[in-house]
Amino acid sequence: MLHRRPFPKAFATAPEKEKKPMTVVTRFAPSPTGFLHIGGARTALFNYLYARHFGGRYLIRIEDTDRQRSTEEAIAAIRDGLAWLGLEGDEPAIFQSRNATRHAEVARQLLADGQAYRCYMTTAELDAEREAARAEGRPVRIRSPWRDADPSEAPAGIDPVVRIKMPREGKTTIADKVQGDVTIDHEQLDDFILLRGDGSPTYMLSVVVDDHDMGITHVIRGDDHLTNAFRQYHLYKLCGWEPPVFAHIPLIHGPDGAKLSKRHGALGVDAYREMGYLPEAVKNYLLRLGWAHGDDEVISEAQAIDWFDLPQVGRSAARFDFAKLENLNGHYLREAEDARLTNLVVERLSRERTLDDVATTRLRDGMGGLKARANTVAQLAESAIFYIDRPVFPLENPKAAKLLSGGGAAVAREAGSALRDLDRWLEEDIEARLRRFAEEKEIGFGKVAQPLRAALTGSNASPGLFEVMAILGREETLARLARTPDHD
RNA sequence: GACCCCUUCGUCUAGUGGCCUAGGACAUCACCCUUUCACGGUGAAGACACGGGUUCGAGUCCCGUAGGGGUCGCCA
Repeated sequence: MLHRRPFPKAFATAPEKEKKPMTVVTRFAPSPTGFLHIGGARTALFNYLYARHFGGRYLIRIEDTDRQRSTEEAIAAIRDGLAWLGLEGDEPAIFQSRNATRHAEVARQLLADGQAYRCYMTTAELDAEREAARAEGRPVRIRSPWRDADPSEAPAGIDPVVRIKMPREGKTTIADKVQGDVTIDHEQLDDFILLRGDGSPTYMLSVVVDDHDMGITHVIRGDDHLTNAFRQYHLYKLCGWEPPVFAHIPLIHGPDGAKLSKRHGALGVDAYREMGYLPEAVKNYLLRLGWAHGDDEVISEAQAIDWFDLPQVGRSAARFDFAKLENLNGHYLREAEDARLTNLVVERLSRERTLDDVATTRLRDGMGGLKARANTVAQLAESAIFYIDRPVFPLENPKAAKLLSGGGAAVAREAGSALRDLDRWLEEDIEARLRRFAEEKEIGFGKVAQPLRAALTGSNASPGLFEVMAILGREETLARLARTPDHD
């Protein structure tokens, strides 16, 4: 049996004995009608963090009661997304559709108890009712005549839906952990449908029954569900159950301030992965969207678990900002292990070419210099290509091409010759020889370095020259320099 | 339209009546570092939506206005 307590934090430090401490149980409940989008990922994150913070459990429930729109591909996409982010549930995911029988049972019990009724209204009647309400400026709520009608008057030939009897007088206040106290007049509540004409349970019924059966103590979800909370609250009450603590977090908006929806550029987490973002960066970014811990920006998962709580969650929607995500990603990229990054880069570059051992070794050796200059794995892979493929002349990069014009290519070739008799192919020796070369030619070192960079990497920007040469090796370096053609 | 929610620099936010001449981060600009590009460092510019109250004192509390968002399905 689970007991609710008003201040979860109180038992986090409370002695474990006497009274069973309430164990926090949260859930992330996506509907498999599409990919796991970024807003869903944040909801999952918050549920995960909250459960971890209080040493509770975090569960996943797939809301697949809409058999029409739910697909296997979507389920797989959501699983993949959660796995990538490290936000899988503590127990195997529960499929809501499998509990349909149980949901219907609850509805029938409500019917038996007189808390629900069969409604025979036709769609035409429903439409007329709604239209009239809207025209009169009163709340658009269905007032079914069947609520108080004698069941014996039921027309034949119509499969009735089962509606709940919501209170009509008074008001209800929900103490939302994020939104604060929210009060709504019962006039605004309608007798929503529990069971469809075909006897199948609706979402509103299923969530409540499942949340209850799963022992969910805290429902943390997008604030688009705020008004649903009131309907669900009363359903709990009518069932004789204790409602959970609700926390409705603001939605994420796109850069233009509009709701981030599937048709307005909302991307699945797989898209972020493909763009080259690291899961830890995405999580850190999402965490800071609507939540803060003083001036902290870079927050490890351990710190997040330690610090996260609902009262600090802001109440206004935040816009998604790729620039900040990218900056944060750059930070995590620089912190990431070279071996991990090498695997990520190899995976990407392998799509277009075959990499041999020499190539992967160069990538791993050069990763330190490479990752200091990239913000995404995509940029990292792009910038690493020169370690594998020789530049194609004439260079397409105009800035690099310019470095090889006006005698630049000749300088590169000469420098290559000067390097030929080096005893040891080490960074320091290469540097010493090259600096001497510049002195002998009586030109600034930059005049030597830049053409060399262009000849070797095909670009005007790259990791340190000596590092590049050392990793490329004597043979490859000299070969690249010797074949550098003049540009103009 | 009805109801509910929201409103601090361009963006994410700190701020819970005096510590705020409003702080940090990203982005922008300048300079420094430097073989390039990044990183890093220094600095600049940049916000309490508006109007009334309450108070000795308001970004912080109350009311209104404006703007934004959400919900109003036999979808979830």
